[in-house]
Amino acid sequence: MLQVNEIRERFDHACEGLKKRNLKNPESLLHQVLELDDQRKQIQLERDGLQAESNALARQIGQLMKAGEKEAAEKTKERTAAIKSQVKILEEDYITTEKSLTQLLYTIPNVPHHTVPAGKTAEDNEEILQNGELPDLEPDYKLPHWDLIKKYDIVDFELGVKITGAGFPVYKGKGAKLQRALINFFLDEAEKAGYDEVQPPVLINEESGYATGQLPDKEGQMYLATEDGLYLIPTAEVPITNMYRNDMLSEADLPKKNVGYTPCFRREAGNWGAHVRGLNRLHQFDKVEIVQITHPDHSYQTLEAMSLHVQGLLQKLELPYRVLRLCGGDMGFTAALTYDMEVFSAAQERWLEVSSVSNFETYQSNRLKLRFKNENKKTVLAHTLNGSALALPRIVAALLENNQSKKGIKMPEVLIPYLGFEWIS
RNA sequence: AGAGGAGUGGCAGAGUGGUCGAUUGCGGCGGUCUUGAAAACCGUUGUACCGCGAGGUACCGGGGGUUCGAAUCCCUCCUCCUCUGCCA
Repeated sequence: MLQVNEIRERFDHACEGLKKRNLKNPESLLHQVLELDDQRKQIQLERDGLQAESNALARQIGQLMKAGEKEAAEKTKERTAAIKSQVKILEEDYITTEKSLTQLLYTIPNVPHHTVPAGKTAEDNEEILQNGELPDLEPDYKLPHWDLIKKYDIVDFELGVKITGAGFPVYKGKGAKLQRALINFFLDEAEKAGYDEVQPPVLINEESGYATGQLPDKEGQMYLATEDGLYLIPTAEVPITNMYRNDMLSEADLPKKNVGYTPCFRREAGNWGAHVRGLNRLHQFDKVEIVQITHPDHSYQTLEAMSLHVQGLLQKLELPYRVLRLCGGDMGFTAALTYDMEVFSAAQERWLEVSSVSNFETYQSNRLKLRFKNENKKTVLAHTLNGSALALPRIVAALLENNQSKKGIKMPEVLIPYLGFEWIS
């Protein structure tokens, strides 16, 4: 969530930014925030003053008791009773005011970076580069991946339906090996780039969900194990970033770089329709995620580096891709700047999003209470960033479609050591 | 899952109703000494919020309660350890 002090100090900047997200009247929203915060301070001032008085009286009573002056002590007790009931009222006020403030802040998305274009939908995203030639498939070998997986029997949706339901495919044979190869390839590449590998839990508690911003925004999109109140992760971003919740790092610890492979679970309620056939959208899928915790001065440099890392993966996989800078309307609630990487899927003739790399600045760290001591020993919120590197299913879709021919499907060179085969045929 | 024990500052570990935000040791930081280091000695060393400041308030696993006053008593939840049971 946004920092109240930031809103106070850079009110116009915040308003302008939020307008790029198509918020109707950010001024009144942010004014409400400041008013609530002023109220909060006012109440604290009163409450603390009374509490101080009460504490002083309590000490007096103690001394009177010791001195054996019971009557004077009893008299003083009467005075504290009145103060106590007042403090209680003020305390309740304080809590409700603070709660409303937090609730309000939860409804306000992150302020976009100045380079974020205004816009409403994906149409308004800005393409910043495109790389690689779009394959020109022969008409006889231009099958969409959902036909290819049947042809070569490498992914079985019906079997998944039997076991679980729609959107939970079973990968078989070379299909399963391809999954494993991609995961290992992505992890190895991240490790070469200096990321420390972790394997986090795939269930998270409510607190973690709030800290990275999935709650209270996306509860409907996460699977919930009601018996224990735990959510299945929609992305490894949640558990990995939450490793640093409530941490006080030192400047020398930064940057923190982690990579983790996890399955991801998304209910995708209301998201089904055209264009979601086959591997394009699933309830369970595999993803390797990179996360960085950085000094605020370096986070945008880091974002570029992460973007280049992801692009490097796509280049090595020989997939044509483009990079988009998301517009205010299309960007996630918590991000300040997001790059989407899309690969071209040659049979579908569509661009498929395979990665999203974002800088959250202090939006997450404010909730996480993820701070560090800077060189002047001042406590500062760190910046958090994350990106997919990469999500598997659409990569698989593009690899299958783009590399098909009479002989079968040719695997990219970099994967062959991981796969132990060159062709799916 | 059952029985028992325990959760205190970066770590270790005192404190069982009244100047306790908390003794002490280690670690960290600053200094004295030294060519430099070690040792020794001296000082310092939690977080958040409020206040121009002096300073105040809160926090001893989380939440609630008793009391004029709670780290200390009560309730509840969580976590860890030991034993028993079960199990990939």
